[in-house]
Amino acid sequence: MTDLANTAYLDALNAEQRRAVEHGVGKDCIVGAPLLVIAGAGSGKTNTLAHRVAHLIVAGADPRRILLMTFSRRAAGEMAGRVERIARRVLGDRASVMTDALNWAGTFHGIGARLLREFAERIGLDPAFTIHDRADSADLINLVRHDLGFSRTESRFPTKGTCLAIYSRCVNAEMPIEAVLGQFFPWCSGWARELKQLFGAYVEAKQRQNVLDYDDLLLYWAQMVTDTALAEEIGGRFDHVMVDEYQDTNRLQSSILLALKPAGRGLTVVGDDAQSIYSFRAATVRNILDFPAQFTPAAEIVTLDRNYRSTQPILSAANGVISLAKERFTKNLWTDRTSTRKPLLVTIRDEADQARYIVEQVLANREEGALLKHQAVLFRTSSHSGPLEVELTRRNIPFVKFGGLKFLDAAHVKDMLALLRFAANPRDRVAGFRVLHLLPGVGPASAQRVLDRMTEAADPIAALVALPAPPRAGADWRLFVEAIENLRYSEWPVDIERARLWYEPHLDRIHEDSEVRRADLVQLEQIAAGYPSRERFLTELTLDPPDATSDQAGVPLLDEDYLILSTIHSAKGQEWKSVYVLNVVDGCMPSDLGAGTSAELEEERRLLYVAMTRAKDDLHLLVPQRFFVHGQAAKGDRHMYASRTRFIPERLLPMFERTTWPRAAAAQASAANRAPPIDIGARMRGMWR
DNA sequence: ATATTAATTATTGAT
DNA sequence: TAATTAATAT
Repeated sequence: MTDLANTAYLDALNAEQRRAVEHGVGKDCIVGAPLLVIAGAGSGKTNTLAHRVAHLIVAGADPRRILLMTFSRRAAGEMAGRVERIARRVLGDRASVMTDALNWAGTFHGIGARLLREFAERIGLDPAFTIHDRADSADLINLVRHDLGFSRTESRFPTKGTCLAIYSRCVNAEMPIEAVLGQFFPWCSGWARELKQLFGAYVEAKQRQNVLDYDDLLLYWAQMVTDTALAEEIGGRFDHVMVDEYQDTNRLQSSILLALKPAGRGLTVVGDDAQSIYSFRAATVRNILDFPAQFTPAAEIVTLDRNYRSTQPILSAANGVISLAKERFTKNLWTDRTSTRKPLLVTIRDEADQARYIVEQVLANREEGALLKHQAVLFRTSSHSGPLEVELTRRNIPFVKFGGLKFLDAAHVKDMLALLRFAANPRDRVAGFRVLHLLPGVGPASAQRVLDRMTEAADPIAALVALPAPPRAGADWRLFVEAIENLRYSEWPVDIERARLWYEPHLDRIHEDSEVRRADLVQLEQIAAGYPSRERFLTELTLDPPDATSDQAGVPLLDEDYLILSTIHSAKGQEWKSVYVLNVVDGCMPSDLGAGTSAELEEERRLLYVAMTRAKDDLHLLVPQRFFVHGQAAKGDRHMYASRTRFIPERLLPMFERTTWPRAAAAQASAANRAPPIDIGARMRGMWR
């Protein structure tokens, strides 16, 4: 049912966008040669990709046979929504049926989890596997490290977090351990042999316990498709495979892609080499640069360099910053959105004034009709927004923060999830350990014994029921066993309520502030109600934790207005009318920690570029002259005198308008206002001491 | 098994 | 410095 007669919906696209959308779509055939779309910031990338998907569907592609991989689940959801809106214009009511069938949209990890569950039995995996998040994986590595006796070595063995980071880098970058150590962890080079042994034992432990970590979701998938038959079967399911944000994928991911579509037919990748900011996750910009030459004939390249987002002065400044990068980039963005307002480079005394400046500007903007939601404050690291959060709370300005500490990291939330996970997969030792520890009178020794018995048994839960209570666990033991038994058979989402009822007494006992924490559990229950099954809930929550926190206890209502606070990393793909970037000083941007190697430095530069290109109309770069740094190696916390970031050297200054705040006169006045009144009483008391 | 103390490090970004 | 981890005492 090819229906290419009416393609009016493509008229709004520019020539290059249209080329990307129509590539390979013809009368007789809609599966084309491989395509690389280099899409600059604000060039309508998401829109173009959505149009391509919609166009394929209109042209007769089966949406169930389209695999769409995005960077986050949120991005996948947005994409699906857009595809439907576009398709609706052509297909009318049929559109929702078609786009509902677009159900292979998600992150690499999410799709991997789904495929692995489906193919589990054929690759010797138990389909009931549970997924460990970063912290769980680190805990398991720690257990293994202990078993191997590495916790008591002469000089200290790398910590669990470092071990996991090394392991993860080896897997994702497909690099041997020696190379990883030499390049990224030189201070651990002496431990190569032990680390190898540790990783071997870690892998065995995961397999025994039937758990997968994040990396396994990709690794097992990659291994699965090294089998030609399986690769053909899985690759053959999809006529079209599309990957968004390709500059932030790693070697392992590109291996998977290549195995699925060795000839590249039906393959589309989209990205921007200038926005590659995830190398700490082993992403490599080489993936996108090397993509075309992997195929014969080479992949077609479409470059989108027209920016629809920012005004010309903002774009010029951003182009200026990125033009100083070591590597030559493939394009320069242009726009016809003129404006006389250059981006502001604001010199400010300290972080407290920085917060006040933002409040003043944000409120002034709002007076002029710009919603808080259309303004965003961006920063390099999550902790930089601390003083601002205080000021916003004091002034009663609602905000939502993206990035940084997660809801799921809270101990009590993890406890609940551990219980559910343990019920789902009784061989999961990390979950079991955590849950058993909650019982009074049960420490590491008893927990270990219980888990050992369960591991030996064919039916771990039956073994648990039959087990005698540990010596000092009183009545709590029976309640615990009953809870686990009940969870085994109960229907979702009753599970989570039962789990909470069991957990609450322990919560009260363990935590002073159990009232506050209880509210989180209620929220968890609400989130859970949105998932169709316990397995889906656990899997998807681990893969895609809620990524915002706010000053309010719960998630803010969507119709309310609130200011956006976000790390630059979490701001990827977004745009706002006004953007404020905090701490544009050396030491923050680039971060002291990221200024080591030249490659790291280049990534920091791209980070600033990403931040600047989020702005549509107004851009403020804030340069506090003095800022607070946390415990430097030498002598603890201290104020540092900072200077403007090295990414905006003298020669770029003409592209900015420079101001100071507060203005001199105002500064004196406000200083006088802020000074505490003279405390005569204290003087009088002091006279007698 | 748990509470307390001493010692040692890492410190960013997030599926 | 704050936070984690190991060692020791109760």
